[in-house]
Amino acid sequence: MEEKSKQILSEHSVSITNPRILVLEALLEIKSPITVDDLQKKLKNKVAKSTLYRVLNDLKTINVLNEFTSPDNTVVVELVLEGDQHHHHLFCSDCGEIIDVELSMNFESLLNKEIKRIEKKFNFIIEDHRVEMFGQCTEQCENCK
Amino acid sequence: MEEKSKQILSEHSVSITNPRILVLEALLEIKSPITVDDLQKKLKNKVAKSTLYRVLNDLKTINVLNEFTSPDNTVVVELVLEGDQHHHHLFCSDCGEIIDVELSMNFESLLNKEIKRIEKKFNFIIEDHRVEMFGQCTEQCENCK
DNA sequence: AGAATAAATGAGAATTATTCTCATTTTTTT
DNA sequence: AAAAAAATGAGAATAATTCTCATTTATTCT
Repeated sequence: MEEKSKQILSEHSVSITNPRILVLEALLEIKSPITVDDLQKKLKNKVAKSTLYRVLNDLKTINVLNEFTSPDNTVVVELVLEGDQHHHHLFCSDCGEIIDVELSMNFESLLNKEIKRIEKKFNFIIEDHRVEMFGQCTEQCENCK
Repeated sequence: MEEKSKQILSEHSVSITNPRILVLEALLEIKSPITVDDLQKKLKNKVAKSTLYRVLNDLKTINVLNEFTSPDNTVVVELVLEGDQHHHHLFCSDCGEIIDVELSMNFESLLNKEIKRIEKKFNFIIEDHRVEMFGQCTEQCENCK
């Protein structure tokens, strides 16, 4: 895990420092979306708050961090590495859980067609897209029981 | 416009007050997504900041306000009335413009199928979804020229 | 319609999330 | 190993949003 973290940093010519390794290790371990607040808790004071934000910005800059917001506008981050499967998100409004979901190739290809149409219609270059789904998990959910 | 605003409020049993009418009128006039900050500017001190936030929360409660965030995590609001066409959003990272886009029925119906699949897979009840597209508008854009 | 009651507003204080500053520490370069 | 460059920690500064409370406005009840 530490090795993987160092590798990510050096691959992107970012200097290898302890806070960066700790943040990456935490994100690698979780491997699912997490709020900044929860990430901070997980790091248990091992990284200063200001440094955590700085490191997250560094990771955004080198394009290994996906950042978005939950339905209540809380910022959520997620490590996305080269080769990771393209996916979307499912949000539970009861427990706040955020689940990675993969949609079918069929769906993605139709979406890409729609995107090409929208690009023409609005004279846009579209680089990225997101599909978000909102609802409630039922009794089976880990957090809600 | 004032009439329409009053109608929206009374239809949802919300008392009719001047700040609420002013905010609704502004949103009706714009009829596209706007940041809270821009909305505030548009209202030019006619509504106190605290009241603006309260009114926006009221409108969320009665389900006529859609709230989401732009790629830089700025909160954006948009009036969504009964009968309005279901739509999605296209964000320009150059000028910040947010455009309403409608996707094809074909696409929406495939998405609904995917959603049903995801509901089963994760034991979820999914109530809503969003498709967001990110890119840059080209020279034709109003704001970017 | 007018008085009484309840709700909403404005102004600014409080809170929260994020960025900034700068002296010190760590990493990289030579 | 020394010098230079970059990153860190702690807390101050900033920005967005909510909260408090005295005053104003809207609604309800004769």
